Amino acid sequence: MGEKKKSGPERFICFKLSKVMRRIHRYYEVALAPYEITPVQFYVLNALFEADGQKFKDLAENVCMDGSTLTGILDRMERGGFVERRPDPDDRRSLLIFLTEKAIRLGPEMVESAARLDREIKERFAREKFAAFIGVLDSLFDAGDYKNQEESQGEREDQGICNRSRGG
Amino acid sequence: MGEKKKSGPERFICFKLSKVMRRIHRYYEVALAPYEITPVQFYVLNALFEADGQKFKDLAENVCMDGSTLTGILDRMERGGFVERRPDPDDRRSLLIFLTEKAIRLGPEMVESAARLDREIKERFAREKFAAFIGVLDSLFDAGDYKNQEESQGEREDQGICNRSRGG
DNA sequence: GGTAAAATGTTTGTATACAAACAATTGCTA
DNA sequence: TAGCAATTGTTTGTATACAAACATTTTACC
Repeated sequence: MGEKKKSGPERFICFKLSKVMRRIHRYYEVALAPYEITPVQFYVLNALFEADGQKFKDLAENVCMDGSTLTGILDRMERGGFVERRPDPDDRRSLLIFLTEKAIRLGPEMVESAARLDREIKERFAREKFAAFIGVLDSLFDAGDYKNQEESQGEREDQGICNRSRGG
Repeated sequence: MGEKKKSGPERFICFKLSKVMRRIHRYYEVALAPYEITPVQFYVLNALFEADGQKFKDLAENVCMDGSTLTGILDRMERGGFVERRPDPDDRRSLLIFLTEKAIRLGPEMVESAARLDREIKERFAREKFAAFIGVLDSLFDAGDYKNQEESQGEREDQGICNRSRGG
């Protein structure tokens, strides 16, 4: 144990990250299944709990997701009765995304379920080791984008997370 | 810094994992683009470098991937001229997957590119911190499956990784 | 030795994920 | 103010990812 594989894909960080993510994702799926919501949709819900009625564009930024991906996710969430798209009175290009009564009602339970999973994972490790893990994760999360670094220096105020832009 | 968000999705481990994975994945994409291969296909290649001519089923296990996913990936890799499917002389249900001359020729370069990225990431952190990060990742990677735990105790010899089964 | 059960890889359906092209709207500028 | 550029969200195309259903083949059991 602890021996590195010499030539298989396990030696690459991204491979391991991807597989671990998938496995934990699966846990979330099972825990959230009773609510008929997927983990990704649940993240979107959480972003809306922070600020209901956000603009589509802001929401996409807050969940670090491409707009074209979010479109499909909101379609399914709307079909599931969790959110509602409404026109933005100030800008006819823009949409405002609102939680439904159902989402507001079920939200806290879902959050508790997911938080319980996180606690279970955390408890498997020594406090400091897990803190280091989260520290590296946060640092990589906050790291600069792999492109668009020249022009995004401008007026980013507090995001620092999903610094992606489209203006190519 | 270091302050936890109270209610956004960033507080969930899986969300952070997913976003960090995506970002690193993007780095790999850029680095591997000259070879016209995707990161996932590159992982499959690496598994084949360990053992060329593997059975489809073993390959799927080695890359921790569902068979139905691997089918599509091999389709594209075959189209790209990286691998070849051949019938298994011992079992007409089974397929053997072989690297092409092209894959064998370009492989080492690709590996070097990807390994360089990993080194760059690793160098951003203190040695011990990064080791803790990898340690947690490995531990979660090796952790038991979220289901099929009752029957998979039997004769698993050295895999311990992608312990997924289908026999539900 | 014949039939049911299991194994193998593919197909189909759904859900992410992103880039590029697009239509509609707004902003900028001459 | 007319016209072009930028912004916004959707559509389309491609690539993962997995479950369920499937056809083919092998194994197991009687």
